[in-house]
Amino acid sequence: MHVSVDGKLVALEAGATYADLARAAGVPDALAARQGGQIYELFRPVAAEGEAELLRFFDADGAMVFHHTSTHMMAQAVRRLYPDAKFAIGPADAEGFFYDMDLSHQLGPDDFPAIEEEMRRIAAADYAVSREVLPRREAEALFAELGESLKLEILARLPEDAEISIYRQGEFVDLCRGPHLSRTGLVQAAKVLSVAGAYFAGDESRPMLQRLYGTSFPTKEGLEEHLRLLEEAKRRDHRRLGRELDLFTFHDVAPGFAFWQPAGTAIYRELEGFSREVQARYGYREVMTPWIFRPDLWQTSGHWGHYRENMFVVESEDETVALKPMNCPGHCLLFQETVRSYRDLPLRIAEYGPLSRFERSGTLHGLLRVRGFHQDDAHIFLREDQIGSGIEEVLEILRVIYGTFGLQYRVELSTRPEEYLGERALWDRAEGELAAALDRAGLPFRINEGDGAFYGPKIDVHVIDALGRQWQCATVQLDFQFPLRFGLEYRDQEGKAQTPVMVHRAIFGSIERFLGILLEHFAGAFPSWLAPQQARVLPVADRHLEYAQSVASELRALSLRAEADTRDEKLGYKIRSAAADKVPYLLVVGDREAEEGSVSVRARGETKSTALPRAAFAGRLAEEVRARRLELGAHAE
RNA sequence: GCUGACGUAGCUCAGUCGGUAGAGCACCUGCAUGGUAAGCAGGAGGUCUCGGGUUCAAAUCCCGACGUCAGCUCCA
Repeated sequence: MHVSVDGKLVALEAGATYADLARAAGVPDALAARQGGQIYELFRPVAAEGEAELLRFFDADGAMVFHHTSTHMMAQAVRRLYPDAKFAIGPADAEGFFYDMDLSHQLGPDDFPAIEEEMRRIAAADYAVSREVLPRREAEALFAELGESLKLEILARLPEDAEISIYRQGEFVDLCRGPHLSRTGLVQAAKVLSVAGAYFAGDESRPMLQRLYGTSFPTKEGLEEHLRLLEEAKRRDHRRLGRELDLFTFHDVAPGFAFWQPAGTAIYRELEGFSREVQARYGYREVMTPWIFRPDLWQTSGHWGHYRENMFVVESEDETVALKPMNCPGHCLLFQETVRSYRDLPLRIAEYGPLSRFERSGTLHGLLRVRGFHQDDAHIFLREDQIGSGIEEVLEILRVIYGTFGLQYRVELSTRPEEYLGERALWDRAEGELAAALDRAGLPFRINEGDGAFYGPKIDVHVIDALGRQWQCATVQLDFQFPLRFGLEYRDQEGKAQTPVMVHRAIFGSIERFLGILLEHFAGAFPSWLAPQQARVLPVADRHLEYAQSVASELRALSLRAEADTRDEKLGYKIRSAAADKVPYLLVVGDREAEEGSVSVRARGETKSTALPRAAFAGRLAEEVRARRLELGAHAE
């Protein structure tokens, strides 16, 4: 038989395995093979003639197979050390793996070295991995005998006609769909990373299992490189950078609410100002509405029935009131305050006010998940014939704003959830309108079934940061429900009452969260327009203090954020300190500069400096900030 | 909320067997007046998260609360 690999035709004898294929094709580091969309172990016979693909560790699917066997090895190690361990599921992806297990011993970091050591033994033994397909009865008998009660449950949940396969390596046997490596000896470097709780099948009502996380590589060097990347992510953690750069802090007495230091507030206000500027260009008008309302409003909006567990409810003068988690109901009231004409539409109303949402204590996470935050929120009231253009306009704003940060993004369309308001037909139409607008904007999207808001479907946007991680930020929601519930209307050409359609949208999403994401994306080294301090003047000796102050105040007169470092320290110390603060431009001033009225500019990340007349530098920096340039260039010749 | 770990100076952390607390950085003072990533010396700074308990004695052991972290569940 003939199989082609990478366009190369390979002749094989009947009954040959994928290992034979790998040998014949000259791919010694193949881990598994893919053919007809399915992944096979190397020890399995070639399924068909035609094209096949040999998977190696640097293919995402190859790494997944590698990690899958690794997680079995981890389970095998745990079983040897703790014979009472029962296993649930042990999935893998390209990054690593975990295994959910139940055992009487509470695992902790102190136990990891022993588990890793045992995994090394399993690798050294180089067990062959084998696969068997069993009738359901026999599989049940096998796992019953092994006391694997969780495996029995999983078995019982498998569909009637499922093929039931088990894998063995040495004394270890596992119910598993595969695919796997052919030998345990390939896993030369493995690390147990952490342990955390996880519910069996995600069911909160069940006792919690222990989930053991790990990762593995074919070589020690690969593992070390990966551990370095984890360190890098830790170094960029916005909570750490927020503290180091004095941007914001949290306090025990206000969990989920940030204290914004002056430096953090400066960035926050820049983001807000940027949003205002762009939105004003598109005809948005900003409003301010109350942040505490009586329940009547929440009843009308439906929040009382669908969102109450996420709201802060307060007693006040014998009545119950609630803090707003969203602006939409307030904006509906505001719309209603005036008689509206079709000429007023689309009416774009923006608000940056405070929102409060009750989040369960275990879910809080720095700025990325808080209880008190602000959105760059807006509601657009439209005629039905304006839906398409309205959504497209929002997608354009999205492009403008994300483009300014150099952020890539990915789009999802979230459809009707199980708990929803209104009629199905309206939902279907709304979903269709959103999909059509995305198509027209040329944005490919994924459907996220059942993840819409209770009042309408939404477009969710995930930004991709410098480390390739994805974060949900923008949301665009089309809503036919609120206008009906609030009885909103406008007069058409004939003077007849019509119901408008509403679009809920936020581009940053939560400004707090967006700032946290930017902080990690830029690793704290913000472009100059966002930097809390845009330039710092460093006097060489104290006879230059006065000149340094005058340079700084000239910059401040141009609305630039600049300070002089007047501390009684040497220049090297101040340079180092400014580098730690990630200030974009350092302006060194000594005898020479004071005499010529110049500054010696050193840009962040560079060691060379450039002498410039102070007015020239000020003008260039002001222009760079005005244009919101991503790269530092105000010092260039 | 659930499971587990953790909570010591502003920050990062040490503190052995239970015997009343320590380092580096930061801060303040003095000397040094300096030219591109840490000058030298000194000083101040603590209700060891909080509340109970055990003990002659608790940062240390036990219980509870709160917070943080890793996840789960939920979400901007």
